[in-house]
Amino acid sequence: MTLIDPNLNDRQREAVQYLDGPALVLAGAGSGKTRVITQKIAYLIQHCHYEPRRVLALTFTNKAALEMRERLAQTLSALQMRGLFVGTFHALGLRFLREEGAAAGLKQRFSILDAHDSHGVVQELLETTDKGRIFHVQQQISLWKNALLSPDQAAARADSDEQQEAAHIYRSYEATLAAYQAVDFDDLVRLPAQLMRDNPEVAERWQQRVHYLLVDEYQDTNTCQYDWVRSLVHGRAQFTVVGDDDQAIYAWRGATVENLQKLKQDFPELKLIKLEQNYRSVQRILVAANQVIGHNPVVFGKRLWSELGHGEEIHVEECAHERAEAEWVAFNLMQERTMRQARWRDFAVLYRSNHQARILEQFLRQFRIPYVLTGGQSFFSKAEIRDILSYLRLLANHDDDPAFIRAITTPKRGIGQVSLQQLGNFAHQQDTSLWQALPYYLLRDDLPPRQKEALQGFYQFMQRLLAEVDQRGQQAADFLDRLVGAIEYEHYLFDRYEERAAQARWQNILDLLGWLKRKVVEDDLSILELVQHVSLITILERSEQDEEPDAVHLSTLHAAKGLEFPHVFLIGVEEGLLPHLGRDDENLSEEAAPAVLEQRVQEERRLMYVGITRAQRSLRLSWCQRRRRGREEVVRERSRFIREMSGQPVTMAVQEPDKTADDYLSELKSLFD
DNA sequence: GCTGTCAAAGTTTTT
DNA sequence: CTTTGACAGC
Repeated sequence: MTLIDPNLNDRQREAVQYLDGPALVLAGAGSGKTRVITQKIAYLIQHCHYEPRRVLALTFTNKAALEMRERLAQTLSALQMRGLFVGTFHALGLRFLREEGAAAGLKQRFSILDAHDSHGVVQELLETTDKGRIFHVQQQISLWKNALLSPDQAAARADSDEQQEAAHIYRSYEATLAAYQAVDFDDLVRLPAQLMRDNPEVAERWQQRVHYLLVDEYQDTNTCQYDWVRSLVHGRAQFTVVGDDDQAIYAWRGATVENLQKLKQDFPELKLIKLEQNYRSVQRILVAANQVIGHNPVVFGKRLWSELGHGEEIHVEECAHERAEAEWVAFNLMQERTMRQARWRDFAVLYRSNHQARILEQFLRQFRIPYVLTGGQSFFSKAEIRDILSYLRLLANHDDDPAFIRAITTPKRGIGQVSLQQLGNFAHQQDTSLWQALPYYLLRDDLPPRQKEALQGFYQFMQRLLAEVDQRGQQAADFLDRLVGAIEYEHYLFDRYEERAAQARWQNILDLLGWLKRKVVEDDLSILELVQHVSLITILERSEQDEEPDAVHLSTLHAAKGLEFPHVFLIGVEEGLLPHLGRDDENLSEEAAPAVLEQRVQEERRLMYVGITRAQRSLRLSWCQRRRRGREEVVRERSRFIREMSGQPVTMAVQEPDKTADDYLSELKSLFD
């Protein structure tokens, strides 16, 4: 039996070994949080002989779950990990609903609608194409769900006409999803929480099952997630949550830091353990981080310190515009890598929003710097992936109308808006789904021959697929190839897009097929058994056993949480971008405005804090005097966060104007002469 | 009635 | 750059 890692410090060891009751570990950035969780899991299983299947560890991202599993695999044997759950709230929710879904009126093979699909549903219900409005209502519904509010409760609280309308849409939205036999992402957590709350039998079953619960990034839980956690640990109260209030960056998703205080109220015996020693960054970076976060109101009061020495000064570069900024990053990456004799992977470029990656990519390519993008558009929201998945979803769940519509119209097979509209009306009259209605619709004798033929063709095609879809293992893999071949998807892509774009999309399809096929063969599953999982898993898992390539990391600040890099570039540190301020046209209501604004700035400040604390040894910030925003170019100011962190030496540099990529390159060449 | 072409517009962050 | 909307052609 392995002993506790002797490298743990006293606080960490205490956090690992404390089992007398519930524990809250306040873990500052870089204080060995993941280590504590994984060590504690190992401790529970190896030392305290917990059955692995009785231990659950919840994370927010697949990436975090994956990393945790990898680390555990270094300590635990395959047998010791068997049955252990390490995954996201949503993945556990899916597992839960597959077992208990009937109690919520869900059949076994319900569909999971992604953000795209729910957008479509809301659009239909709102009968508008106003994207802003759709987006807003969608977000409102999501917030209500995450706060565990029913449509009725939402309507009761709605304090404006717009909110009233949103609450109304919420009700129809729920009815629509029920008709589709579908849940959205929020439901994956909300329904389990509600089922456990309303159904003592179900609650009992899961409480018996969970003997120890661990929650990572606890500060990012929303009301619904907390409610579920509380139900799961009810009675036993054996759990450890790990979090850092200074890194709470998901308020916009309904997360509430108050869950930290609530925990203390609900579990008065809660043990609080603070981890303040940082093992990641040099002192100067920590000072900067502490300075910035010091401008937020103190909740728990942590002070990070490290023994890693002072480190070099933090550099702030003032750039003319975003092209210049990207050039500066690219040039510096080349220079720094050479001078420090570092690898590409030692560098990360972090930014507030995804679109900033575009221009960076251009310049990195130009300088021939290898890079990997994390975050950004998820693999599973790419059009081509959704196309193929829509067939699988429809095969698994015939009531999944969004999947039906996508499948029948992609690739084009002579069925367009009008045919669909007519079929839709018919299905609506019959109060059934499109797929179920289709054979009866085909019996009508007033159909235009072409339409009838096209619909019939699709129906028969799907029927043939249906006959084979139960196959597992290698046969399931072959089935996938046949499906993609039969709809001539490759041809469709190359027909529709330019060579390069089509190539990239086809590659995505090949990746998807590769992943699916490996999964069905390895675990001897049928496609049907896999579909639900697919939309929850990021393609990260694909590279599970692939070597991490030596490449610069490009990431949004949100996606960078939990990661660390020797050298970090944090770009676009400007007022309006970081902190990002909501658009002016937003209906900031009267007296609430200043308070709301302050809340937002505080969250942005935490985001800045997260960014700074990713850096181990060096940190470089940049901001632009001007930046393109849609059509026009706007003048920008240096972020207040730069001012806030500069109680210490900071190098401020102003970029030479009108320097071009060529200038940089020749400058670079001269370095080697 | 369906599909392809052209022009315009554009979410901050993610499961 | 990519996706969506309007319009004309088949």
